Amino acid sequence: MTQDGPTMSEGAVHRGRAASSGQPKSDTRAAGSGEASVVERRDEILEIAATLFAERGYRATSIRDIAERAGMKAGSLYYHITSKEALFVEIHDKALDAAAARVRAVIAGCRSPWERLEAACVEMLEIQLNPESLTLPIMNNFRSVPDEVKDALIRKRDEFERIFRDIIAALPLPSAIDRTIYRILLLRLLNTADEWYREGRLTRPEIAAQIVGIFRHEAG
Amino acid sequence: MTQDGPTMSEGAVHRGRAASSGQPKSDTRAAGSGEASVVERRDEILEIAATLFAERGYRATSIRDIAERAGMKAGSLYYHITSKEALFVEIHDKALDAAAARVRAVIAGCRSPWERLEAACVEMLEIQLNPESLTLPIMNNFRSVPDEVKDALIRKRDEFERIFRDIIAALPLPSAIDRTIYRILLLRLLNTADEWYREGRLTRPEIAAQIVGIFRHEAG
DNA sequence: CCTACCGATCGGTAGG
DNA sequence: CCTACCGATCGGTAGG
Repeated sequence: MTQDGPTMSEGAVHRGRAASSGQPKSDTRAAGSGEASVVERRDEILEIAATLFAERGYRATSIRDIAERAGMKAGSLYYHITSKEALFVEIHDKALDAAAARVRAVIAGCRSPWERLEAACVEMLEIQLNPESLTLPIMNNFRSVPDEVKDALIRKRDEFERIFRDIIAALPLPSAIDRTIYRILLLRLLNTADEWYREGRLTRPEIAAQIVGIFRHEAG
Repeated sequence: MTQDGPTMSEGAVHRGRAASSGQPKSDTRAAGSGEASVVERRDEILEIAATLFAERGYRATSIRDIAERAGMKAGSLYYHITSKEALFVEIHDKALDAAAARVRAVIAGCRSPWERLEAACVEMLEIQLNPESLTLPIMNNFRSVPDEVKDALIRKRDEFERIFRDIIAALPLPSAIDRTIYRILLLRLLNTADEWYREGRLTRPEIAAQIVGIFRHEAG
């Protein structure tokens, strides 16, 4: 009953042009003309797919689901993508890049290590819980992802998590606390926020503050 | 590469007879005879299915996978079960009952609230990470479970989590900490331990101690 | 417990 | 971008 029915909310997110991996053919439509370019169409598809993957997971999202929301037939989708797996990897990688940029941006304005941690937590919750920003809610769910793809995803995720490794390295934690599992536990909570978060009682910043409150320990 | 290949470890777990929901027909085989009874066969199937569900999730586990490991054809499985959904619900409920019993047992021997919390954490990690005890590693993954079933699972899980509500209610926490999200965060970590735990560096009790170390805050 | 089969759905392709 | 189709796989049933 919760997260199944089609959601008609597709915000304008990670439309960061500069396509890297190259599915779409040549495209040099004059900007300003009424027609949508091929790469714009492709970006729309990426967003739609991202939404569905986030809602239902990799396996439970069919190529036909994606095609339908994009207003085309399943076969036509293959003009824009090479495979379901490649589509997922591309979405995942772009989402992590966008998330990394956002987190780096907010911690840049902080002075103390604990401030940085809290700002990073707030931003992560925002990313994970805001349906407008399909930046990722994926990040996990690797169980339903085919093994061939999994390694690439994990490598990318480890790269992202380096941001948190650095934040945590600067914290004046008691020596009894192991920073590695500290990081693993914190990231697990942030990355799966969409699974445990209940709307209503507390705001995102309040929850971030609770998390930091729990994880905050000063060295004796 | 990680959790796909068939695992040949099927321990003797939650063989708690006293079958409740009733698939298997009448069965009154003399104990001690060499023949396996119908209910024993059914328990084997439950274990096999539990292992597969835990490894791959609900959707990624096919009825044919389960049948194959049980040494029979897919159709034959339906002599023992009514549906894949019902099978999952039954496994889930039995697993939670077994887990609840184990956690209640270990905390019964503790005197202080923090001792109780740590004992409960150790036991939960043991339950989640020990492949011999397919007591559950499910508990989550509800995303891939059909909506019709989800409600029943959630109700059962909430019942289980009451144990932790009680433990946490007794902790002398600072008033700034919200016990509800404290419980949600802690349970999220324990329940998904199989997803973030890396074998090798730290033992389960050491990790439980780290978790309690992080979550331990005494009221001023 | 098996064989044989059902309708549905999957990711993907050919050929326009 | 579409039609039409592929082989594979799914949960489940009939009829023994």
